[in-house]
Amino acid sequence: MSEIPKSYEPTAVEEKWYARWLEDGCFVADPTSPKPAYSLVIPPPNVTGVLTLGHVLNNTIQDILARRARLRGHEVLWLPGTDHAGIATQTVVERQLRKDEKKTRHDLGRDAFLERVWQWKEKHGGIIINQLKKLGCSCDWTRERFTMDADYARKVQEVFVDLYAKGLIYRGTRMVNWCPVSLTALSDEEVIPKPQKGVLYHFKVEVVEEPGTFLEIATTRPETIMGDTGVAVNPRDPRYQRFIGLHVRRPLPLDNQPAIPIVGDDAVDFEFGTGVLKVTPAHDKVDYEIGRRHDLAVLDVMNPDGTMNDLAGADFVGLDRFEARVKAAAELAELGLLVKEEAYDNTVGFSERADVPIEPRLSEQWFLRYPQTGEARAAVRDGLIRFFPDRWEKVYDHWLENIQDWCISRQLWWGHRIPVWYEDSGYTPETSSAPRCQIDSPGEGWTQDTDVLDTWFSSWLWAHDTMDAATRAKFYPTNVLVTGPDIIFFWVARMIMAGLEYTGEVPFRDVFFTGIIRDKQGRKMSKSLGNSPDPLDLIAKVGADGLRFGLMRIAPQGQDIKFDESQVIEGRNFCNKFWNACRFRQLQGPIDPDADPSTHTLSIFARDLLARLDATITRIEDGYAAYRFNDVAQALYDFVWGEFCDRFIEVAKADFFGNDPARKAGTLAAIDYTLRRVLLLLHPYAPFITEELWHGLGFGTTTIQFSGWPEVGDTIGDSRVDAFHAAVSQARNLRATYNLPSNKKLAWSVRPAGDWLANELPALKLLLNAETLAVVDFAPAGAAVCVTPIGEIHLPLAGVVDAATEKTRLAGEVKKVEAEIAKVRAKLASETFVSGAPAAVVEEHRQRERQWEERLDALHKAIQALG
RNA sequence: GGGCAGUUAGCUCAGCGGUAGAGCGGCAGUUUUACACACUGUUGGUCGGGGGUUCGAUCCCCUCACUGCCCACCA
Repeated sequence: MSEIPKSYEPTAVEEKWYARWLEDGCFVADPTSPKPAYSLVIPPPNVTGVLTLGHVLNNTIQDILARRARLRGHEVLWLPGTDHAGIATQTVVERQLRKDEKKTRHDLGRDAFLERVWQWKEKHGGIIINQLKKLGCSCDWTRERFTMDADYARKVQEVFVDLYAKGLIYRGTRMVNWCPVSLTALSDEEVIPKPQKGVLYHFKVEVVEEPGTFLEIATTRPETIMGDTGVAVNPRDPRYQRFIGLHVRRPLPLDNQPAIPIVGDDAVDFEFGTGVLKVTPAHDKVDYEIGRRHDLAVLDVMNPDGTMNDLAGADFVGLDRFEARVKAAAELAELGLLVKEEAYDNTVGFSERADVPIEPRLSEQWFLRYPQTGEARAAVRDGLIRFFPDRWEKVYDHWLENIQDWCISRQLWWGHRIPVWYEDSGYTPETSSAPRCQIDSPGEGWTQDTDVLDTWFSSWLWAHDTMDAATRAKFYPTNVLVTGPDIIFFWVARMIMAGLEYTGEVPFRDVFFTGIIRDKQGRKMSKSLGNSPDPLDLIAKVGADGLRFGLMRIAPQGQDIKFDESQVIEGRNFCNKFWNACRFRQLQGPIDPDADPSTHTLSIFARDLLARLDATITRIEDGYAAYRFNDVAQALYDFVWGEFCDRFIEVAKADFFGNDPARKAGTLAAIDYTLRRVLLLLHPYAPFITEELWHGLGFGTTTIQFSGWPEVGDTIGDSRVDAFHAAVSQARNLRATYNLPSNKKLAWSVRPAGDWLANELPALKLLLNAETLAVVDFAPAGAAVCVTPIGEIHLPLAGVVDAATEKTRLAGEVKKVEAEIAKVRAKLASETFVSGAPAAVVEEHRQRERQWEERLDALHKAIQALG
């Protein structure tokens, strides 16, 4: 490549290489490959979704794992796809329909509406996929799947039929979570409890058998009084025991005030409210259970959309449930039965999608009794599947231990239709055949169940039913699943059960749970708050690599991430820094891609660099082993910026500006060797810039992606390098102390503490930005002095500082050193420390004491020398 | 009501038994021939409070206080 530009310009580079990678089929997984397999499946994003920072985090991690595996010689399958997302997608299309054509889905009819959804999917389904490509994701796009693909849909139906045949799927009338906006049942997991500022209404009811005697009831939902078919007290409650078996007069609706029974039930908490509970079996889960235990009637006073029906009485019919609440309280007040209203904070379940309070509702739904729950628990408990961080194991186990049957039917149109058929004549045990559970129609006169399946009922097959037989043979079970902890129940747990049931194996070995990305104030990213930056804007600003690297560096394992744009700017800066380091190397002449530093005589700096590279590789390996991606990023950052650029290159310049060919050759070899490895190590985090530099610097003519993974070498470092840099730092500090600008050329001198320094004088001179650097036996008159581990360094300041001032400054240093010595000596003087602490620790303190003493001695000598 | 996290420099976070760290920000200086998306120097902390274990605790134990998540049928 010709000379590379002064700063890294990501846009063109990213487009060029992504197109090349696709063209060359780099991401395509070959089931016949002899290489060891490494596989993962993407958590399929909603087909209508757009990329969020959460996706960026999640998919960057997956890409890092996939790319690292390729470098390490694995045959990698990263299987992508999208989810049909039943409610979410249907809602979006319905909203559009209402806006554009003022129509509901019922105006179109089922088939025409589904046609519209498919059109919508074709139009918008590709968006998020393209965004993932912009991010650099190395998915095997030839295998892209959709949860409504014909063959996948077939699998979903087969599973339903199978579970039905096994008696695990059943239909029943149950209390379910009903969303009055989406008009469908929801699973327990789709209900989000939210704290609410409500009102606790106290009202009284008259005991029928004892006119004039009233029981007081506390409720948050007076609008359901019309559906009350009983009143319950705790049978052990002495206040109310005697009323059990009697009746009370239900006050509402006004035109229908029947006597309803008082029952005794242990579910009543006599600490709460008045200890008397109104029982509304049709509108509350607990009440429904109490009703069943005592044979109470079920009186549903609401329509599916949350308005009151005619059973609620003339005053209420048609009213929304919240309007009805106010009105019910008002009528109770008029009746003189309302005792008080008090402010009350409680928790109300909200529909995840529609964000309205769910309504417990009795309806006929399909349920699944989960298969393999015990095995699924065991798989994690016994370490067959490992969770990172492992604390999620407890959460997972607790859920499985208390698992409830899953309501899998949804009253939607967009989704997998339930493969159950009813005879059109209508089912009666006498005249009809039973409903049939099968995929294809039994024939004329049979109609399919109108409900569809919960979206997650298809997602839970994702890990295996996205693969054909050959693929599965090579790549299943997958190595790792990367996902957010928010779907541990929705998806992770269910996939484990499905995997065990249908493949006899766990679907993945490791599960890595990412953190949740929040804004600077710690709030969740959301559309309504407008606090969610568009990842594509960020990519335009800092490049895909900058975004990836910046995000990964601040994404600690299992902690939520407070996102701020400055963090990805740091990512960009890092890429640019690395870019320029490579640029600097290029300016020194051609690269040797196979450079072998061991064939050269290396400077102490070059040797130390290689040792630190080894340490960095170890640090990176440890990071990967523990899925600590931020540690890996930090190791790369520290090495590239701190070790390579700040410490090494600056010193190496002395070799390039000097005229020792052997030394220069050794330094170049060390750089080439190091850069090659850094490019490889960095590639999973920053795929584009590394590919560009790989080719640009001449490390290879084929893609970097399959070019191997660095081994840890065995170079021994050199502690003199640390001493050298510490001395430089001290000397620069001296310059600052006397307010001398860093570009001012001065005649420095040094009294070396060791002979080795003679070889490194050019480097020292360069780093001090010295005009000249003389080796002397005594500090020149009128010089400022600093005492360093490599010797005494003098800064000539004749006319700026006199001996007396300098003596005062050094005396200050002496004081500091004496304080340090005092601290260490105090420690060593402690009998308990010397006898109690490990010998190595004590020895460390002794050594520290000696070092400080040497420093003190040198300082005293320097002061003496000043006269 | 249970459970799980977190509380360290102005901000975002590392560290998790032996002299408190990074980045950003702030301050001062530098356009020194890779990089001002940079370099140099520097300023910031009784590591949430209180107990305990230990020769020694930011790190282990107990307890309290906030903050955030998850689970749970308190009307």
